[in-house]
Amino acid sequence: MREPTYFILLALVGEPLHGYAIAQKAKSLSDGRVTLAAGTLYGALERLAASGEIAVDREEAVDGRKRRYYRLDESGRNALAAEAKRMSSAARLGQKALRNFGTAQA
Amino acid sequence: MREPTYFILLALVGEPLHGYAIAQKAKSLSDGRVTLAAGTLYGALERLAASGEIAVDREEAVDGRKRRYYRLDESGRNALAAEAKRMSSAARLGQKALRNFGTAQA
DNA sequence: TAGCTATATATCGGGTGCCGATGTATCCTC
DNA sequence: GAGGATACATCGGCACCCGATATATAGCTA
Repeated sequence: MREPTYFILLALVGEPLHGYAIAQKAKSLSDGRVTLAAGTLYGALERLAASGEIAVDREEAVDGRKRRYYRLDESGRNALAAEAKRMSSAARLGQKALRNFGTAQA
Repeated sequence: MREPTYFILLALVGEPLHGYAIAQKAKSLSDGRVTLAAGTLYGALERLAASGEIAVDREEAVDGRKRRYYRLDESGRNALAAEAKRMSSAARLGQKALRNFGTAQA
């Protein structure tokens, strides 16, 4: 799983959100580091919905702008958990290796 | 950075290795989870060498089979460290979110 | 000796997912 | 009325991965 996809799932933990709000939440969660480009966002939402990680929760129209809310499904929650575990483990390996073979300077 | 690339850099921390040995080390480091396909491996080695993350250390011929050893360069070491940090942080966010909004039962 | 596995590298075609650009539409502010 | 924020959709191109295929040596075994 790539980072944009991960942050989409992450943003949906706890509450259903519409696409644009997902992008904003991803940005705030990541301290501004992760910007979901429009093509990435809507493409990923469609893909994730088709494969059952997320589902359309409801649609609204606010001030003439339609909003499509997505919710995290069980499958998506599991995928997020698995990915978090995978990254955590990989990160530990990297940090340990870099520690053990650090640039030795006294 | 994708997982295969990450594990290639990781495998090279501490000692130069040739392509095939990198694939074996990636597999053992990841407890068998990460298998570097040939196309991935040699493609990535070429790419990483071209962009300065790794460099050809030396070439040997053992039993008629040639081996090309790669070493991790400073840039690759930094990239690995940055990636480990990124993954660690993303993993923490995911685990925290899943904890806070866990499937409430009891 | 023929076949399989392991070692070792190279290349090609296809697929996935990301991204920037572009388009549509509404609303608010200056 | 121009620009920016909100909101979604689509398209082309790119990066990277992956399986398949190829080449070559060596060891084991049936």
